[in-house]
Amino acid sequence: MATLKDLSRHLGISVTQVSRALNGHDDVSDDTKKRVRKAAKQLNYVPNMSARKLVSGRSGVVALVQRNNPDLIEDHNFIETVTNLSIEFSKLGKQFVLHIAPEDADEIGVYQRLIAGGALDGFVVHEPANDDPRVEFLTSNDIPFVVHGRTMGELTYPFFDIDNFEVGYQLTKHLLDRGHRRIALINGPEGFTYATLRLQGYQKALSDYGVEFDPNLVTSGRMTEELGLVKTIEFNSLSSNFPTAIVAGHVRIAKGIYQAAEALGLTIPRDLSVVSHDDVIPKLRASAFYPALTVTRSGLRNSWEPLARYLSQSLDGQAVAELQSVSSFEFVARASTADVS
Amino acid sequence: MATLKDLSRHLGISVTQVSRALNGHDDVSDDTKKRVRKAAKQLNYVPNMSARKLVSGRSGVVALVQRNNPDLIEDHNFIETVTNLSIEFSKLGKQFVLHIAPEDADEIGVYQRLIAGGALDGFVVHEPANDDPRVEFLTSNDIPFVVHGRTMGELTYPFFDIDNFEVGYQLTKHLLDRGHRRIALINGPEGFTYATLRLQGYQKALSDYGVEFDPNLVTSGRMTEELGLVKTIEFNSLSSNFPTAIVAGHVRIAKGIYQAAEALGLTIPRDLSVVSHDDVIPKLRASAFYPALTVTRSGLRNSWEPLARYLSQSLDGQAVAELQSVSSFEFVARASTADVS
DNA sequence: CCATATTACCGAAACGTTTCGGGAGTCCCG
DNA sequence: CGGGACTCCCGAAACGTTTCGGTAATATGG
Repeated sequence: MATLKDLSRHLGISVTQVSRALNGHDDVSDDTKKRVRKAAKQLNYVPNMSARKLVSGRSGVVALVQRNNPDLIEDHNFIETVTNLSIEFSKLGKQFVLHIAPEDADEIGVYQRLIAGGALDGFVVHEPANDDPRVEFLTSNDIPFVVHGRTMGELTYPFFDIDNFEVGYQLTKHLLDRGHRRIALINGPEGFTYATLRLQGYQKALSDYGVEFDPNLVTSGRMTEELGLVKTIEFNSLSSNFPTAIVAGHVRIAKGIYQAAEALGLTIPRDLSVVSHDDVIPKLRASAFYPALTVTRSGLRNSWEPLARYLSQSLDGQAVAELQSVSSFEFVARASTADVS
Repeated sequence: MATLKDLSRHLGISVTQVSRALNGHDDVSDDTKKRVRKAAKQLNYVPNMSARKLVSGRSGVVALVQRNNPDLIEDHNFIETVTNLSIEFSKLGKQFVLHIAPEDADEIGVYQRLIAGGALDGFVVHEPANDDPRVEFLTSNDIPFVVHGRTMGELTYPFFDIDNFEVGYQLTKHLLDRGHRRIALINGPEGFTYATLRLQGYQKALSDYGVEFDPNLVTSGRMTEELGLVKTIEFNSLSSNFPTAIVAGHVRIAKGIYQAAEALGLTIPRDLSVVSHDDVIPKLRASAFYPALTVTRSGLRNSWEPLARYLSQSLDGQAVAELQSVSSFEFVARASTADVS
């Protein structure tokens, strides 16, 4: 394994200049730079990360810490996040380590131990809660991190999120515009920011149209087909109150709603209108529903690149203000909604 | 962040002794060891990995490299491997990095670059092909690695596998013992060692019973429900030849076979016997099939711990011979097989 | 009491990189 | 021709750890 010293000897140039040449400093002549680069390639030189990080205090490694749970392996969101972040960080020349903490672990302690050894530069936090202890801890200890989503508190850290309040608002408004007044919401798990914001958007739309909020029409849970199926059937069992429309937090939930409608002998959209948010998952296309599903669309796949970049830039000292975005979405009206009869 | 020097100053002891005390060398008095450990805890000392690795040449990081492909995110096997290896390596105090290489990448080049920087100590290779170029490359470059499964060639490296030849043999023999003679095999993808070995076991059993091998009864592909469904229906379309029994390479394939039987109006086991290998996947229990599925059972979940340990021990210089195992399995006869009528 | 082990310790070097402070040579301008 | 600016280069120190070689003090045995 070639080192700087080898290059130095080979070229008859000081180690200093070799280092500076490779790092593109401007007190090295272009000619020398070229020679050094050529020799580096020729001798198959690759910088030693440990040495570099020892002096710089950086390791070039970032991590995502996830507490283990029995459903983790089935959790599509998690898998998607991990594989794509791995890809993006590879592109940025960073190592991405996935650290699965035991189910009963003190999660904060895990962060602490990982950062202390200097083995890690920063973290990706995903699925933040409204008031997330990890964000709290990382912030107050000045540990670099980026959040996929955001918390409800002050936003003093880099993050990438979509406008979930507006998602909730637009989906509900669309139904209100078509005359619906008994509109249910099957939301993501309580306590997570995205779900909270969508609920708030939903409520705001109702209140803007003078419709009273009915807590019986709102429910939440892990965003699976089963949830949509079960909750729709439960709505039906309080029969006097069955909604004329349902807002789903995820296409998978909508899928379950369709199944329930089938089982209950209801026709979409004649008997029940359905709208949903759509993360654009390859194997679950809203346009392929029958009838095609009306959605707010915002590809999850567009978030990985900025997410990785934000963390990287944050490590390079870029100001937080430039590393925050609330991305917008498209509204796509399809065949799953009708005017209320 | 406390360093050895800080501890040294604080205790009035040389840096050398502090280092040796913490690493449990035996030329440090027990008393000193105790004092040092206490102080270390008190000052919240965590060794700096980069410094340690700079001198030792080791980074404490291992990786799994996977070429990206469109189905990757849906690939249960892969997900299961990644999450569990992450857990096991965490337990061993190693960082596990998942490196997803672009679909068109030169995979060998990726290994080369990762190892060269000294950022990585070793690799986990999974789903090896019969004659795997990665294994070839890593072996000939003396790069430490462990294989989940094995190759068909000489086994000069650490690996953990199950006896797939015997799996194929036992499943087929069970059917032969019950009088079946037209036995089909729906196998994993060609070219992968586990599939090759199972095929060989299947063929050996046939030949031991004097049954001629019929290539039309053997097929293979990605181990999904669809594969089982499609292939069973295809067998049916060459109707004169429809098998009386099928050996499936995976419970998921068996699931598809059950669906096909349903669609074709066949009753298991009266019209068709089915056996399968079972990796013991939580969400897909062979015992919960109707009728319950006869299997060779060998929990995939038992392989992660040895796999991680083997790599770790290999890095510590342990002899390869002690780091290889071909684990056995259980044969569980259930209700999906009957004597041929 | 001398020689030899044994125990407990220490200074210095080494790992490969970046960076700080400085210095020699050349060019331009007054 | 003197002096400032610019260009290109270099030696040495530093990052935090492990390890090599050595040393002093104490114990052991004849």
